[in-house]
Amino acid sequence: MAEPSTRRPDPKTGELPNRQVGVLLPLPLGRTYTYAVPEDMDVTPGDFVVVPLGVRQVAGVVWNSAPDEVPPEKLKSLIGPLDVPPMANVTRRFIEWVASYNMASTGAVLKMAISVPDALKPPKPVVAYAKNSESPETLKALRITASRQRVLDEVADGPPRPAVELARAVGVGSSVVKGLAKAGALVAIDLPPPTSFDPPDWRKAGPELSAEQAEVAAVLRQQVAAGSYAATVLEGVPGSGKTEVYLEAVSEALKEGKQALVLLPEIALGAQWLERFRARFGCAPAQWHSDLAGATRCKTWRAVATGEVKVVVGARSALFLPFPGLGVIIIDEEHDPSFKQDDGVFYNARDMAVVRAKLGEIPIVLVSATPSLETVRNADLARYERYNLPNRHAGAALPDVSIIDMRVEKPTAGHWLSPPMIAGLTQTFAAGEQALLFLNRRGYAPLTLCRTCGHRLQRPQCTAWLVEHRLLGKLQCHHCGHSARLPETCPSCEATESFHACGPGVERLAEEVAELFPAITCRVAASDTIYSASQAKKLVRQIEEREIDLIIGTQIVAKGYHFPFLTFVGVVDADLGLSGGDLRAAERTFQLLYQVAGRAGREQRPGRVAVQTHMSDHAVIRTLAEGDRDGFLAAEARDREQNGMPPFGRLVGVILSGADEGAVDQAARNLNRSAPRTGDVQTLGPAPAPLALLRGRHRRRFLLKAGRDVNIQAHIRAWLRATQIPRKVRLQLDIDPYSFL
DNA sequence: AGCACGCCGACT
DNA sequence: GTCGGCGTGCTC
Repeated sequence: MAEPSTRRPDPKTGELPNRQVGVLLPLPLGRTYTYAVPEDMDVTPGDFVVVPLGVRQVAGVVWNSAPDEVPPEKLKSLIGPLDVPPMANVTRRFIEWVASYNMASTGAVLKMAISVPDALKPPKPVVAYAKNSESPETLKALRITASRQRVLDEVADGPPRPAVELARAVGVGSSVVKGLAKAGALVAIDLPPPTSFDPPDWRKAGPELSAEQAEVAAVLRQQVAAGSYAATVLEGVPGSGKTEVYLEAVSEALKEGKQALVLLPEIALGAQWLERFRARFGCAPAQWHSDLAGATRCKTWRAVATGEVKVVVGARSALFLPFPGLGVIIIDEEHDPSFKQDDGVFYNARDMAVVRAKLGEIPIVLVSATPSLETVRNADLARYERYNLPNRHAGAALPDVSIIDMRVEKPTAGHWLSPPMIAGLTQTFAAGEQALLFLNRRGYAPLTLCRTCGHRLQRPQCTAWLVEHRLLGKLQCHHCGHSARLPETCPSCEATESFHACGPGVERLAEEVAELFPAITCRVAASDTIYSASQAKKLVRQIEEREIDLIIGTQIVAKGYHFPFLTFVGVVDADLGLSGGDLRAAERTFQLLYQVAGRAGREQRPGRVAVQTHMSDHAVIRTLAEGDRDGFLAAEARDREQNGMPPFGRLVGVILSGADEGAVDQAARNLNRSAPRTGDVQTLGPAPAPLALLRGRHRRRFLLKAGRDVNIQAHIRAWLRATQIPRKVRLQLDIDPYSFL
């Protein structure tokens, strides 16, 4: 709709003024560009348009109708509108908020929101073929083969159908159909693109809920129906039925004709989750994640924009989909660090989702068995409501946790499983039950070195060690994704047969298990062996059907699975991650161990968990053994508060990187010199980043530390204004960082 | 992010 | 003499 005030004819000349609008482009520009609107065009903020930019044409979004002044010689006109539903006002305000909070350009955030440029083009119609009844004479000249006859018989009765479908129906190749069309015996008809998303059926009866579940479900339903902002923490031990409860909120949104968004940490591994959704609503939800194929991605984006898709389940990037009528957001596994994006635009999807809910005036539910300290703090401050489902469904009990002190129970040389751990496995297999060994280390060994000269397998572009993956026969850098064959000889001294693997990875553990239990079937589950949804599905099925006795897995097995015959979980190295300099190491380890322990004994059989550690008196290990989660959180909170760390204080990571080490150092020195000494923000650094060299780029870090009430963004803006950083040095800002590498 | 423009090394 | 490397700056 045009805004009448700007289109009123000039009273003297009677001419329409040349109306201008601000257009935001999906480029890291930071502000809108001003374009003239042609006389015969009508645009409103939110409309998708094509504009000229230099020599190219770019799709953008009309952002405002009172744009910045631009020198008349630079002003160009809009080319035209795009056939896409306009971007909702809430979405636009959300994009601006995310950009400003995370100190990214608005255009870069818009780019995340229109992540599928092809989706902006009108959808391709489906080409279907029907019998050409108008020209029987061409049929006479046509050579009728048996295949062709079958196709002609098939189209004689029935609606027009796509070539592939038609060909498959009669068992011929699609080229036969295309050939007939070319010869004029069939005509091509454009069908409107099919709606390929089933509507979830909210009328379908849900599962029977316990009194506790029903109580929380009613609260959530009421919140969705009320259609106002509310943030709720839904807490409960693994197996307490949190999913069933929040699906009631989704059901209510559907009933109200609104959309629902469920964010999960690892969508590719949500096979069981999708099954539960299907059981509840009769069809699969639309999915959104980074490795979605082109056409599906396109279709999904459009169907979300038109409102055809009602429920999206996805990874963090799904938060930026152009929902026209979002009614509720669920963040499942709210504590999971993968909600934090650590490249491109840095943001925390969990935190941004709360903002999205606030702007959209809708409820949000934060779900976890082990809520993050941030979320617990917000609940304590009464910003979030908090509900707890204390009991395991169907009476299953939380497993017994026994601590194995590795200083006492030593494995034999070159082995990693202690006698009590081996005994636990033996017992489990003897009872015909399944076991899980958890080790959060991919590959064969974390470090490989040359026995002759001591050279560590590394490459010049990265500081990190190369990890040997024997199953793939490769060496990998886990930080940059580099992968190469294992060399025959030592790259440094050229000795042969001299490599020595240090420490265990999941693959090496599998070797040890094969020695100990030659008769059992074992599978390694890590992100490089279970890399797709179908792989995960297959693994889940094999476990459910008891084709596998033992799973050796990294953190990918810790999440949300439910295996009825799994009764024993062995944590091979609970100390991993406790020793690093990461501020959330203890919290993360506790969450991971608690989650993985929750895999044991989810049905009638009681579960047992054995934890190998060298630090049996560490708070994390003690509270895990006692199942004292609240005690752990309280101790951790005290510690963070004393040190002014999140969630009590706030951190910002500043990363400088570039190929030219001297230039990076120089920029770091300049930046350090101009750092404001205000007292309420501490500037720590610059220091070489732990990954001082990544993909050939040298890296230096600052860490800013401030109180919760400091406007850190304003502080940083002032700081950066005072310093010139050369172009070849990149500066990245990581607000509320999770990674310190 | 692209893309053009511009200024220095190895080639037909 | 030119082809092309990528450093620098601009795009309404």
